Amino acid sequence: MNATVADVAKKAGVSTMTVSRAINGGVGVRPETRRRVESAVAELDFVPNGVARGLMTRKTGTLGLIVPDIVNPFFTMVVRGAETVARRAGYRLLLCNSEADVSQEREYVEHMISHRVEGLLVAPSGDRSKANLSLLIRRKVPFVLIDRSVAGLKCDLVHSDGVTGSKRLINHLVSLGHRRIAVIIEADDVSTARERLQGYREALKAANLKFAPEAIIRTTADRAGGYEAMRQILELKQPSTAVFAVNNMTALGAMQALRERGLSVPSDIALVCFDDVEHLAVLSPFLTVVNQPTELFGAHAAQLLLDRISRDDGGRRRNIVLPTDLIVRGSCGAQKETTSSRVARRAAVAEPLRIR
Amino acid sequence: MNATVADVAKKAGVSTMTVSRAINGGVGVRPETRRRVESAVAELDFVPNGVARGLMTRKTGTLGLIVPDIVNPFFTMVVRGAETVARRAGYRLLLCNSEADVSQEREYVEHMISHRVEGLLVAPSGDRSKANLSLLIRRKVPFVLIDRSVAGLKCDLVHSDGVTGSKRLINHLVSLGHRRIAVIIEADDVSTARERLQGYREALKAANLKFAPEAIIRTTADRAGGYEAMRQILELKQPSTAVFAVNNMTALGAMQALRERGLSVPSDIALVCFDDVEHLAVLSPFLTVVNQPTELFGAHAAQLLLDRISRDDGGRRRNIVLPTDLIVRGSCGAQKETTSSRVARRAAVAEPLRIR
DNA sequence: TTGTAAGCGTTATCAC
DNA sequence: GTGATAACGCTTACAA
Repeated sequence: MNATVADVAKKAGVSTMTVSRAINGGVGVRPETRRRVESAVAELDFVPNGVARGLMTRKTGTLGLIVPDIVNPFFTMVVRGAETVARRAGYRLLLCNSEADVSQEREYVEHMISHRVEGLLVAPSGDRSKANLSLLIRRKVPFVLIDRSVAGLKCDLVHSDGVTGSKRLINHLVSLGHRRIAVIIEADDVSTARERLQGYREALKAANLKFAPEAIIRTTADRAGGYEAMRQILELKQPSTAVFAVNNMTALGAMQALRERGLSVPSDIALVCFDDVEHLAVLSPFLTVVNQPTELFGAHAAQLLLDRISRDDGGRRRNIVLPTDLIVRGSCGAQKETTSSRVARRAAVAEPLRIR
Repeated sequence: MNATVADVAKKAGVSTMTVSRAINGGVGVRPETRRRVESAVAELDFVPNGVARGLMTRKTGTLGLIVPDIVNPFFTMVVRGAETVARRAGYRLLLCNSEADVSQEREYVEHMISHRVEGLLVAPSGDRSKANLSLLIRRKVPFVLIDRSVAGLKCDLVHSDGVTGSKRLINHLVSLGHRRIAVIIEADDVSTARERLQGYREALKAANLKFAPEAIIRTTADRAGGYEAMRQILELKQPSTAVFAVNNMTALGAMQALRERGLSVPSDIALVCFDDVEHLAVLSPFLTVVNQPTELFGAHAAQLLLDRISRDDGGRRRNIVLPTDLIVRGSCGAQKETTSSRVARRAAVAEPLRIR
């Protein structure tokens, strides 16, 4: 049904090798021969079989990308950044949603090894992903970690400085007079959680504030987690005046819990988090956040991976730290809603549209 | 470096065929032989080469997915729905962002044909995608369209009824007293745009309202497009009291333009659109929208495709129409912001959290 | 510049 | 139940 090089060769009256040469740049093929091959290709509607080609060349033109949750806008942007860079380099992306589940991640890794992706971009579920990544090392499949490092594993990594970002957020809250700040955070298994918690601790210490273990709520880093965590925070004996949510999704869940109780932000409680959600910021610039250049996480990681694939010597391990950025908005009461400041905020908010 | 069936065969003292049988379910292999093979596999850390396998079996375990913009939450959810269904069936997804560009879409289609994906899910850029899809038909690659049909092309399709959805939105505006309703819509090349515009026209007619051609603003269906369109609407000689945006992204852009002018919704102008943005609705349930079960678009489409792949007879063409749902919120002034109604809205908004 | 032969790593086929 | 052989569709290596 699908034509093969042999069919093309027969029709053009040449050997399969000549066909192969002609369709791969055509160096060392007489122009006339080449034209003959080309018209045979057109006549037969021939498309080279990439699978067969991949078997010989060991080049599949495919990169793997594993993220814990593609619906989290942070990772959605990572995907876009990676896809763009990959496409420009002639690569395609095999997308996998691990749902932060190590065994699901494992399945994907095995499939990718088996199908000979040329390299892998991984936002790992956590430190327990180490076994999965070791598999890649053993099989010599190059990979780059995104957003999260994995304890005891040295490899290329694109991330940001969670300790500093965290401190910025806490210092901001402290400067506004907050003294009891609760944290919604995921398990210590995740490097970003560790860093952000560390930043929180250090910032408290620097401000001479007491560290209250019961104000640290451990949960999953999704909306449901944030929702549950906020409900627990509201039950705390010593009520908090502010909450630091580990990421955008938990912050949304927290907001939802607050609204159900008829509480509002920031008058009843302040709220800050990591990661801005662009769509959300456009409609209602409200949450004070530490923003990360999300798309660059994917773009840089893809570039690192492509580098490693092309200069396939081991190369030095590379570590890219992307900058974070404190964006102060209304969610911690930094701006009182007087008429004058409301006008000021409206003006501040009206940033010029960035056209891509 | 990587062990092959031959290596395993040698180590186990059997033929490659026996190895092949043993690792593929092991029917017709004596249990003892099988165990011997298995231990050889383990010792050599053997992983079958999926590329070679794919060459023989013509099964690559991969589906293609092309969307115009993965960052648009509508398509993000489509991706998740498709990924989930595909994974459960043992398939992986090759993700492509066409950026609504037919030639980019073309490249992807060719790559997928070449790499022998077993089928393709496509949210086409528009009617001009027809040539790309014809390519798939000629090569007998099964595919399913998502969200948009393509003029003159009969094939499996998962979509919703844009005419009806549109009418719901317009009727709602009309019922609130709006008489001049502008539309922000993309080119007629896109089937959803045609349907939504038709619904708009029919609804106006049914309400005995005059149809004003200058109130139809054509643009791209992204945030930048919505932004530009809203600026044009604000310049209209006969000002509109309401705006119908073709989708979530254009609505956000429109909001942005309004805010820059210091205008607010709904007191200065009403705004409605297609597609709810879940994250956004949680934080500020504000926009009145027609919602579509986004994740199901992907899930059903993937299922349709899998069906077509397994019963690889042609099968009847299938057309799934998913329901739309009018969600009335504050963006068209249905609810006046009196204290009592604000309380009512807050209560209405506090839906129970849907835990996935 | 072009062709021949072998091989990539697996499975289909058919024989034993 | 097991194995020899050919085949999948292409490219590498070498020869002409």
